[in-house]
Amino acid sequence: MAFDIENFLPYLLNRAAEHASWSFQSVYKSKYGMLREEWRVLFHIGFYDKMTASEICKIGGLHKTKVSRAVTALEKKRYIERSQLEADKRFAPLQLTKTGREVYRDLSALAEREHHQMMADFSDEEQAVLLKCLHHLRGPAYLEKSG
Amino acid sequence: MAFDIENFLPYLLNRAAEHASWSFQSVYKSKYGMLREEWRVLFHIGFYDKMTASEICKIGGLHKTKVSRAVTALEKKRYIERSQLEADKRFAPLQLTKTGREVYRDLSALAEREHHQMMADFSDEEQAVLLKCLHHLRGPAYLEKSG
DNA sequence: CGATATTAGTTGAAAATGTAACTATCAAGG
DNA sequence: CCTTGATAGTTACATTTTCAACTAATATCG
Repeated sequence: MAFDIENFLPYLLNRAAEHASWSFQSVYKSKYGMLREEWRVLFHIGFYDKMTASEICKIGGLHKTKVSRAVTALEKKRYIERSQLEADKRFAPLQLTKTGREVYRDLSALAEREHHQMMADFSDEEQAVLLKCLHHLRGPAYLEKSG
Repeated sequence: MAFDIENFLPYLLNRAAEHASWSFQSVYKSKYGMLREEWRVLFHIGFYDKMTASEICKIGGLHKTKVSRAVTALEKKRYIERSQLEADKRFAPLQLTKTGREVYRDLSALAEREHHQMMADFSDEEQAVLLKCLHHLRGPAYLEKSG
């Protein structure tokens, strides 16, 4: 079988990801002035609660410089605040501020709606297969090359 | 149902896409010194044959500045050459050079192997569902917001 | 202890990207 | 033909990203 671009998995995944992110991006960008990595960091903290930058790196598969800069930006917007771990001063646990929690609530509700809308076109079984495959393709969740 | 990051489709797609692209990226980067968009442009021309920049934009869902720069870079590497359409001098049809065809052959063979390797973990039915869903999620193939 | 190695996180410079404005060519209507 | 408007593609400039080097704190091992 010859090479077929339109069914080449990495390409297809990229196209699908770009398309799927599109409408949601415009919301957190225009409504809250966040970049993609800022939103990623925000929702990790919102979802997993208090966590450090390096935990976000590991769980989110993000490079530490991206996280560092996103954290600075989110702090400036007063969406998160960082504390200092007394036991080990290298660690700076992060958590949402009141404003941050509101932003998270708003955006995660929107995200959920988006998600269901996108999934609505598929049968229950298709949805299950899709999620299973994507989870598998995503690779090990906690062991990433970027940290 | 509450919002669950790890099953949020755009995020999952992004993670899967990043992970899936990873090993292949390192090949075209280190072996041929190409960026992602350059590889995208190259394989579009290799797959669809002679085409103009704006056709690549439409089919590949790429912004015209990306394509423009990728074309310049690929031309400098002597992987493609551009001609001039006499009937309408705005159009510059692009095609692979001999070297370009070799690069395309090499990389598309690799890509195909990658693809099959990734798919091998899924049953035939899962594969079919996955591809169907991804095609659907990718949106209309020839009507993009970037051009 | 004290030297060396790790780990958390930051920063600066270089490369890549996005946005918008630009040139050049062609199309359409008066 | 001449103005107005599209389309193909490029370029300038601002914003992001990447890469590698850096600081600071802790861990390890003689």
